Amino acid sequence: MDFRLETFLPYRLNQAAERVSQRFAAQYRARYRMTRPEWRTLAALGTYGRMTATEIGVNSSMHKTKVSRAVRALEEKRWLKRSENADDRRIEHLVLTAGGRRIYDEMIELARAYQAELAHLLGEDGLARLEAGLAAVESGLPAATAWRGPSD
Amino acid sequence: MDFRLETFLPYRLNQAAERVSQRFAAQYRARYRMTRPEWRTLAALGTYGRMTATEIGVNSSMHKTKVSRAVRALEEKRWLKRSENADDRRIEHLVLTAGGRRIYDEMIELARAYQAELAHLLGEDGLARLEAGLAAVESGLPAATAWRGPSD
DNA sequence: GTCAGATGGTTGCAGGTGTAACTGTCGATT
DNA sequence: AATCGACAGTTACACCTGCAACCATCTGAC
Repeated sequence: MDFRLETFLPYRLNQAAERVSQRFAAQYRARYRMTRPEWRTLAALGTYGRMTATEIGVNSSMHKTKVSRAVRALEEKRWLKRSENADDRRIEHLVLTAGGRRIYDEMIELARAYQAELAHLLGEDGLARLEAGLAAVESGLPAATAWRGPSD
Repeated sequence: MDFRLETFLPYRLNQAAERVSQRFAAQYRARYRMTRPEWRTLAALGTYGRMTATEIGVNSSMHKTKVSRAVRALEEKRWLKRSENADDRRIEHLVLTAGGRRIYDEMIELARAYQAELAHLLGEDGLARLEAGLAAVESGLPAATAWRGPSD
């Protein structure tokens, strides 16, 4: 029964994800007191401009409660502003404030530097293989939506 | 400033890990009411026999509080037994009970089947590339130990 | 032997998280 | 216009988690 956790794909992937994320996450946590959902929300808004909470969730694969709390946190930091939509009052448009965009720009700089460092650490072909493997996962496995139809 | 989260390695890896883990985690959660740390602890003990909590933590990359709580949970399920060590009374040796081993065997079966299914979904070369990429991460990046010396 | 520091393991606390239930709004059908 | 179901977003609750502090024990230096 030679099963070893260290060769089990879910375990290995989680480990790798943790290793690759850790130092970067430590940065936005320490420098800006941001959580991961907040960073993702900031990144989405910085990249695409005005979005609704639902759009952010789809774009960044986050559950709507995560988005909701991240939006609140960013709002309290004054990095984001809500504005209501007259046509459909269920929706809130979200935009970065000037201050938010400043943080976003700084974060992008950090992200780029980190990505470059990763590329260096992994080596050119290590990186290429990893990206090819990730592409296979992205196209071969269903998105982890935890989705359920309205009446289930 | 064409930064996109979808191309950022930490994000992609986390997404992939979630996709790959999700269905399997759903199984041990639903069938055995186990958390991930419990499954890892069970797997470690099933594979290596008698271990201490610290050894489990090292082997499965878990913080000691996670291990501690997982051990307690498995003990309450009567799947694991502690026994003290006369030479060093700080240490507890942990072993699966007969019942625990039965669950372990079932889980291994599930794990094998799942791994096979993943291999099929990813395709032969998708899998090969992914594993090569993971190997690069494992050898190129420091383990995410969150370690700190005694006085820091 | 004694004491300081290290080590194995547990626990209190302060957060982050998912689930389900909720509010308010919209759209379609009647 | 009244109603029913869908949808955007929020919240209460229970649970998991990390960190720091803790207790007990061991080890080595003296």
